[in-house]
Amino acid sequence: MAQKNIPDIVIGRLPIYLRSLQRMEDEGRQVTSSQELGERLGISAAQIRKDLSQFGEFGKQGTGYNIEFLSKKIRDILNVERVWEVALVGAGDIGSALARYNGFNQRGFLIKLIFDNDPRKIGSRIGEFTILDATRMAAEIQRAGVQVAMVSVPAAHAQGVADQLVEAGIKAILNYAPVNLNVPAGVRVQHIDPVVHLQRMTYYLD
Amino acid sequence: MAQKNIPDIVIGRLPIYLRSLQRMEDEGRQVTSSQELGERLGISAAQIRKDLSQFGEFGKQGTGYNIEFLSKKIRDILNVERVWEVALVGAGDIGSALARYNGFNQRGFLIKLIFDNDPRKIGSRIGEFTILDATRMAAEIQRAGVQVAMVSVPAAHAQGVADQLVEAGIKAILNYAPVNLNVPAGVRVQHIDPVVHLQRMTYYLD
DNA sequence: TAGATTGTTAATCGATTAACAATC
DNA sequence: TAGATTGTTAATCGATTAACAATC
Repeated sequence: MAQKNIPDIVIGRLPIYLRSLQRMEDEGRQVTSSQELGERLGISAAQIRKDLSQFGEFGKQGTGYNIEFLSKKIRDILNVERVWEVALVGAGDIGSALARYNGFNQRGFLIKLIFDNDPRKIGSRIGEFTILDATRMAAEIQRAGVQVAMVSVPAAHAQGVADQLVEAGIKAILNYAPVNLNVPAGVRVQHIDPVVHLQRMTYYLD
Repeated sequence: MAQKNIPDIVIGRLPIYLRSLQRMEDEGRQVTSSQELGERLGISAAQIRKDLSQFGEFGKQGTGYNIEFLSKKIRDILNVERVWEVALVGAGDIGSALARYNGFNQRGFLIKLIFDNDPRKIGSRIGEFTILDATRMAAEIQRAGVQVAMVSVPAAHAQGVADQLVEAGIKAILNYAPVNLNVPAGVRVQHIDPVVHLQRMTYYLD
């Protein structure tokens, strides 16, 4: 559903809107407004309406947005009205926590393959999955047709792993290694480095 | 060192620059340029120079930037030339992984207190730390004078925990719960939700 | 109807980039 | 010196906000 040229910064806000809408649904709410959503999220009402208007007209003057309807629309836009299978590379502390995290299944991401290069880990299990030998990574990913990967290997190995993933056809990488990954155009990367987030806040502290 | 009014978006890039510089140091490099740094990070050289110029003149025409010197300057700016003690709330899978993650100590963040509200966990240990009773959270945080916290509790409890943390004097919260936190002005919040990052990428996939 | 809220336009605001003199 | 790269200015580009007609 990637129509016109929507700014990436708008795409980046949609999952935030979605998460908040789903929470409202859980609370049993039926209707919300750009103002209420904005207050919850610390975003201006005008911005929310502008963002949504890029994709269509989802609200009703005078009443606002039907939560279930808008939620569904945003899931359509984001392409998450389906299950995405995910490959996880690196079964250390972070990788293991990711493998056990229920939030992925609940929200449409299914970890399908887990790799590590440590002989002591290969063959052992995390939950229902057997840790596979990283040397078989490209082959297994291609065979399964997985497009999304998470990387939780040491920084020194991350770029090499990313190169292999790209080679194997991965199109989206969520990188937990504290290093910038360079990938070709057409492959998306998102970085999660808690220290970067912390350092961004300490600037304001004394 | 929070001088003029530096845009927060600039502050947000500094930890990225710093991480890359520290990697170059590890590689034994002495000097870099805005161009090289930009290529590594996918940021324009002009932007990097502009960002840095907000804080002073750190380079030399014709040669570029001394890596060790610039690295030190950025750490000064970000206020990370010191160790920040951190309180961790929630000792589930994510919290436990965070508690064991070495990257924090290595980069100046020391987890000092760990809390949970599960009687089966209270008193048990993660590494060198004993999990404390969450009912003592405010008191212990105040006593220790900790200003930074990480929250890895279920979504339903996160806002309540945040309120208590603010009450206890916490000024910066790194939130792993998949919910937006509302805090008063003067308290900083950063959110890490892997699903949000994944959903931001699936928009571009088919 | 009166009140509320949308979708959209135009104005404002802020961030990025291009270009270049200064100079190492 | 010639070549390279900074710091900075001005121009461009893009994002946010304010305002309001439309209408539920």
